[in-house]
Amino acid sequence: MTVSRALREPDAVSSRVREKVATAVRDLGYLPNRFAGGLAARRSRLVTVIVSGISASVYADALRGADEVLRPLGYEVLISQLTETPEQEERAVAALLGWQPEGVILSGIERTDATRRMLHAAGVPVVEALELTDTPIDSNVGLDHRSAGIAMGRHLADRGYRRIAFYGARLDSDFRAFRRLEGLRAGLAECGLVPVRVVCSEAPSTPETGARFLRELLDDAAAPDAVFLSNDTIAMGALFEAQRLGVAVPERIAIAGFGGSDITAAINPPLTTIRFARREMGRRAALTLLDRIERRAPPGQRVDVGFELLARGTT
Amino acid sequence: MTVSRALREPDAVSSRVREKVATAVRDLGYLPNRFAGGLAARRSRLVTVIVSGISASVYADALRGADEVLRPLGYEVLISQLTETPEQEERAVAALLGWQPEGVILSGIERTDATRRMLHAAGVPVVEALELTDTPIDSNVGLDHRSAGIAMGRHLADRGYRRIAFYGARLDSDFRAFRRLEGLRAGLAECGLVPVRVVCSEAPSTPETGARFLRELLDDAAAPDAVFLSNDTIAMGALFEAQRLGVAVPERIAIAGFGGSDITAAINPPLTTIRFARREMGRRAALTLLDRIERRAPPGQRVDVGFELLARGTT
DNA sequence: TTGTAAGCGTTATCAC
DNA sequence: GTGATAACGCTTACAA
Repeated sequence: MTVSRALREPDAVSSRVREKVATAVRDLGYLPNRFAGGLAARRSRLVTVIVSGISASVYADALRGADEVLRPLGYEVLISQLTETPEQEERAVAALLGWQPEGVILSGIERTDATRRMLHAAGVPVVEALELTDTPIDSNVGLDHRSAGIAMGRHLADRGYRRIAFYGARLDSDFRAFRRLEGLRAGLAECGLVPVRVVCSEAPSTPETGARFLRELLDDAAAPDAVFLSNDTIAMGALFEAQRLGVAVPERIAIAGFGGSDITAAINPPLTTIRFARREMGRRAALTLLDRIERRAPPGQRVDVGFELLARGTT
Repeated sequence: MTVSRALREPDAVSSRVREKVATAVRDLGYLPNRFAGGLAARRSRLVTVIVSGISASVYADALRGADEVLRPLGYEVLISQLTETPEQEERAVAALLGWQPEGVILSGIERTDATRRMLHAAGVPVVEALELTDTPIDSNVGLDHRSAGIAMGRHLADRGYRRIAFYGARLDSDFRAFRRLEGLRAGLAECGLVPVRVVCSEAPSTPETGARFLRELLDDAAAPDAVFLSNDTIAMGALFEAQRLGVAVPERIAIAGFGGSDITAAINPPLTTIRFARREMGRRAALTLLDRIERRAPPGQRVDVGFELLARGTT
């Protein structure tokens, strides 16, 4: 018991004991068993993150932000990736809940009722990140993808484009893209416009898919003069393909993406896109979760991290 | 006890009991406490991964590969990122070892003696991934970065470049880049060449850094005709800057990167780079670790995942 | 096939 | 400031 105290609250023991313990710990290479500690203390110091259907760079940045906040406070971040669908996520939640996490961060807002029930039953604070919703399980940090779509609709209309198309990849798992599409429709509607073509594909989010989209677009009977793609990867794929085909961007066809990765600013012309603070979103998600874990805040927290439309050379 | 059995080895109990348990589990929303289970069974079903100084896409892909292998076998993957230096890694290892992992995957081979000692003392199987070494702690999965550098040196020399430069970003934490530089020197030496300029910067790995490198290069008294950059991000930054400045690539200056991300194939001209199987590397690391955990293999396993030089338009 | 007993390595609690 | 004791929720080992 004295050792346990010396390790966790050194000030509560005499300096003699403190040093004796420190020496023994060093000599023995002692490392506390977190399973025993967690069991006895009834707290895990564990936060689980379940990442579904988002690109590597988004989740890596967001995770980094979350980790920065949580680790210094003694929390460990347990990650489950690879959940492309709400059903896969459900299994991941069931597995991770066994680790008695003190808090859970989930990506997106799309999940099964069973997942919701499990989370409620476990009584764990939950933060749903990446996208705002009116009906969060608990708390919510992200941006309003519909607003982002509206902003893009207005931008394209403002720049004088009239025959606007939407092309999306991986729309079987990127539910947020649908909301941006919805927003695009709303933004265009303000100017009396309607998308001339909407393509929702399940193709992978690769530059090749973007290239294919561009070729389809050029052949399209609707003859679009601008296209909003569901993310930067396919948007860049489309842009580079246009350049290969000698199609002038934005004169012949304007191209816009979503994500705001660094590389979009570096290419020629730089890509018009929508950026949001990924790392900051991770940080805010972690901070909000901590507020909930430590009962400093009631359920229902909502943090809008906003977004920024970067109007650049491709539109 | 019967419940425990019904859950872990359903075949060992009667179907009557099995169903009664299943019903109760459902009704109560029971989830086994992994802390209690781990403590009693003296096994954690946990594998920890410590990621140091690599880009988001590399580690995301590799992690995905590892997760694919481990999760179906009931292992959980606990990740610690954010260790840029061996000292940070040392702290991460100390913290994670408390979770009694059954295996540990580390990125790279650069670490402190204290880290090595802790790992040895813990008696955990260890896989060092990403880079091959002759002195692994336990087992090793990756590629030989020196060979990759040699391949690039030969390639550039073969294509007739004679005034070859190396520019590296983040070389305070990307130790593998040094080995590629070493390889480049060796590869060039075969043809009686020596790099005309070697720049090892601690600047961040961003396209802007690449752009700055290119401008420096053009002003360089050594007048390089080709440059091997330490990764694709800065290589693309350099390429795009060259295009903005109207500098012909590869005629005036050839550009090569390292990494082999998808986007390098999509740009114009496509970037010469070196690709390795990231996801496969993660899978192999996990499989090797499993072999060690389950004592199917002795320490000292070594898996070379190889690499591929993609000779493309920028050289 | 089911159940009993002991103990995993720590921490909460309370007495000294 | 220190230490004894009783959990924590499971699994191993063994008995019935």
